[in-house]
Amino acid sequence: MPSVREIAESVNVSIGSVSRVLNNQPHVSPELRAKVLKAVNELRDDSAVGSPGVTTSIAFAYRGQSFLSPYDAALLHGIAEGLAPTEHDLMVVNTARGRGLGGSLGQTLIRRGVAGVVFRAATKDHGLFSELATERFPTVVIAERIESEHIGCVHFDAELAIAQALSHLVQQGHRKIAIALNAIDDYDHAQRFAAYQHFLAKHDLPTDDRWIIRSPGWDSNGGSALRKLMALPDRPTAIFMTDPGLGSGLCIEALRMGVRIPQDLSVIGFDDSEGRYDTFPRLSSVCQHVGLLGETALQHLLDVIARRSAPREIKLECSFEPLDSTAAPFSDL
Amino acid sequence: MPSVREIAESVNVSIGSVSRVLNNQPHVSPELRAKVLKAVNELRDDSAVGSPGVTTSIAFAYRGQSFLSPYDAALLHGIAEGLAPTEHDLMVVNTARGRGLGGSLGQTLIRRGVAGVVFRAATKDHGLFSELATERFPTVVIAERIESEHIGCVHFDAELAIAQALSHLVQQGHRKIAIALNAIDDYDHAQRFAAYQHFLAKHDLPTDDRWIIRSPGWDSNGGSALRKLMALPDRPTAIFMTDPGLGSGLCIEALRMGVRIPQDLSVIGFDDSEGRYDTFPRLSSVCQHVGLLGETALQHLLDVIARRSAPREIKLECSFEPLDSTAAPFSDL
DNA sequence: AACGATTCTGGAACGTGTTTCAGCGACCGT
DNA sequence: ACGGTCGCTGAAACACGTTCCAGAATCGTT
Repeated sequence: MPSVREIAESVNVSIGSVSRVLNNQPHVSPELRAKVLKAVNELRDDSAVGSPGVTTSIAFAYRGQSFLSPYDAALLHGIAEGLAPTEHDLMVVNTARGRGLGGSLGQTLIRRGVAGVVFRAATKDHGLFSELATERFPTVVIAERIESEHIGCVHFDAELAIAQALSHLVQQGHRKIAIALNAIDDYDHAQRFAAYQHFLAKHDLPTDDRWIIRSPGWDSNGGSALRKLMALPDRPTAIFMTDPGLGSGLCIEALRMGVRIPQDLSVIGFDDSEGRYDTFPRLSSVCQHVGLLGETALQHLLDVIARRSAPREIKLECSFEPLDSTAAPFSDL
Repeated sequence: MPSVREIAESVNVSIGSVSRVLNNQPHVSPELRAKVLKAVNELRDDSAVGSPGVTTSIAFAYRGQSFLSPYDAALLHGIAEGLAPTEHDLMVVNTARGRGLGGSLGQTLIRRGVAGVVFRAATKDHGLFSELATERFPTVVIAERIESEHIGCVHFDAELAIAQALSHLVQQGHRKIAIALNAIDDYDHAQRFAAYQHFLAKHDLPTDDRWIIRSPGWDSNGGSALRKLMALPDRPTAIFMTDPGLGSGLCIEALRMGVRIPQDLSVIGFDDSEGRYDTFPRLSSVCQHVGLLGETALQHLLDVIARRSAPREIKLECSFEPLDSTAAPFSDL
């Protein structure tokens, strides 16, 4: 972090003015403020941030509620694991909270000795992202695609694995395949739905709007999806659950209703962690290694901080693991 | 945090010496070091730590791997929730990592602007606890009983809820009740086993060493417990699973083996979160609200920091929630 | 046009923690 | 007993960021 005097000298202002800018105090003209902030970013480029022996922090930023889902837990775990061999601390920041005294997120973080931030994208935080981008604050966003060349992002590419999973169904004889979607409208879920639609179109499989089941809000109970599905007159023989919670909820409801999986219905689940082994039957699942996602994001952030790499987009592949919840459709026997 | 000059004046040493002590530099005699550290703690008592408007951090300390279990996720969530309305940041510290330059944990934390620490007790960290106690560093330990009067602790008292759960079984006609234990030997698990033994002794119920099933290591699979149980010649009619993972594992294995719950076996589970609703059947469970545990610990820590309260022991009650996994034993019909 | 109020800015002073350096004293071998 | 070495300590110097204050510039009003 450059000193106030360095900054003051480089733009020919007084140290007092620099201090005022950095503390978001009033009585500073916008021009001077911009000039100083620009110099801060340029000088940070020249100073040796992330040099060994210096303990700075890495921030994990999220918005609103988090940590409760296995997804977030695994994410944080991956980040903490990656951080263990380094000299960095981990600071957890909730962006929904007010950041005292105003000021941009980047400036606030710099003030607290944070060298970079891993951002868990939830709802639309793009205002914050562009702010961080203009400030050149080292940022890596998780589970979202970011266009900016100054912000890194790491996300899963599930298209291939989903195609494998659906091919698996088709090879067993399925043609009518439903999909259950969580109501969250983030990048990941949109991608999963697009991959499903793309596969169906490519293989000339029948589609039906009633086969697209959106679960309300945060209700992770896939039971309602199953009930809706079984009530259909010409019902599909397989369903793809695009969220871990939906899959386990469906399995429970199937046991209650007496629907046998996979004899009466083939199911493909989605798994963040090891949940696919804790259902009955074990769900054939599209799996993503969330811990690896966290570690990869952190590693990229450390590279960006140390200037070993420019911020870029990193895709992680998902995998399809067939287990016990898929079989040939009953009607074909 | 008192200034170097304040400390220097209070013990009649030079500011340079104080600075050296606080930075764990060499060339300081043990006597002087002790004298200065003592003064630091005394003066911290007089200064207004935790005053409004000042953003300091609260640390969450853990050892080794964490965050993966729902328990730890809920804990962290509770702490983050409690922290949201305050001006504090959350710093996550892994105590298994070396703390650069040596120095005690308390000193290291003070250096980073941490006002207090919530400690997730895992294996025996009592050396660290006593260190923090002698330094009078605001500390609250979770899920462990600490004798020190300078360290707060918050833990569950499951005895009453376990007695209710076992009474529930006895009222339904059960007398032969087994127990499955996780191999972890921490305070909580020891308490659960003690409560089980105490209840059996008090109600003149039969005991058998073969009914005490300890699962190996970190294997959360309760399936092996079920297999061991069903292989017994004169097997119990009910089992108490003292860990969430064991309970869900048992349900899965029961479905595989064709053991009907509760017709063939009554099961009482243990739940940290909402997992009891995600099994088939839903497990009648002894429940502890881990999020509340985290929030309570944080609140107590904030009180200790602000000197509204002395560090003390806080017990949280568990509750028993009967669901679908308990019924009268088959043999009695 | 003159005046006052307001906003902005630079310089100096201040408080902070760190570092340097010289002096003191103890210890040790000769 | 002496001289040397080494560890320890305090005073001063230093680097840093913040705050105060006075002067300059701007604007609106009279």
